Amino acid sequence: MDTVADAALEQLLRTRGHRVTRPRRAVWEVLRTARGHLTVEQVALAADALGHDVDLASIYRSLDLLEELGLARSSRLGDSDASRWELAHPDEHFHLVCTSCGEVDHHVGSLVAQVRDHLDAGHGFDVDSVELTVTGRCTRCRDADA
Amino acid sequence: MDTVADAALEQLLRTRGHRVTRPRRAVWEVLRTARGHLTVEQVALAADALGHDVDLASIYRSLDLLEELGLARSSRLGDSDASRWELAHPDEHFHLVCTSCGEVDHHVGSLVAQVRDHLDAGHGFDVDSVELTVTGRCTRCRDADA
DNA sequence: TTGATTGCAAATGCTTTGCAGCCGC
DNA sequence: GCGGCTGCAAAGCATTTGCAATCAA
Repeated sequence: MDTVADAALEQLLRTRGHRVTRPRRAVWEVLRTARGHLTVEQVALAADALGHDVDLASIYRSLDLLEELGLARSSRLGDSDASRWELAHPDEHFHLVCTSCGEVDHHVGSLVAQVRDHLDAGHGFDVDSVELTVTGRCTRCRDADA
Repeated sequence: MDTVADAALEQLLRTRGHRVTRPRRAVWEVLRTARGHLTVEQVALAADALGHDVDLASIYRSLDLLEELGLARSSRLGDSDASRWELAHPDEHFHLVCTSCGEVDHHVGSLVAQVRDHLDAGHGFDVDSVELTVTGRCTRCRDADA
């Protein structure tokens, strides 16, 4: 329960002309607490566990809003067809998706920045975001096999 | 109509114990003819235009099979929720998705290979595939604005 | 002939939407 | 009190699946 971050959320919402509501607080709290990549359903369960009973539709709407505000980020990882959500990290990173256990890790590196620079430099493409996803087997699963 | 490629498909199918059927030929022909990133529905329309009336379910099944054989590749590009399919290119490349016109370009470069090497080298992650997607505005759309 | 494969239609699962009532401001 | 938001239920869409008929081998 980070009251500072909560205050920041509230202020940002108001500044942009949105209201501070229970579902929005709840989703924000979940995203901050349970870090990692959550499906919408997992967000709902987590919110429930925190004592907030929020409708799925409202969670979708809140997540979209947080994304619009630049606070959250969605991606389609692995082979699942459900979107996964995480906090919008300021640092560039990419995703490592394990095909065995489904685990998703962050990997911070300069590679994403390199791509950005490369394109900015001479290719005339106005880069908005770079999504780098690597699938394969994580160390743990590989060891488990051997 | 590349008869050589057709023959290759037929042989590969038989080698793997699959049958050579009308839907599979049709989907393969579409993927080879209309290059680019096609949704399943676009594949269906293209097949229709080529004189093959194939059911959507069969197209899904054929595409899955072609992917399993390493001949096709699917990806979730842009914000759309429909998968897009393309031929499995032997060369490493990444995707440039324009948020204005929706155009998807290939961009060949060594960056994808770099990621692979980087991870193979010291991070213990057994890389299977690397998916690098860049969203932003293409040259044409940017010029149109100015 | 024989069983893999197709076409059709129904089902599934994620996500969106319409709308009446509620609540932040 | 006003108007944005929520909750609920129904609708939308991409994709999958069950099954009888079909067709490649």
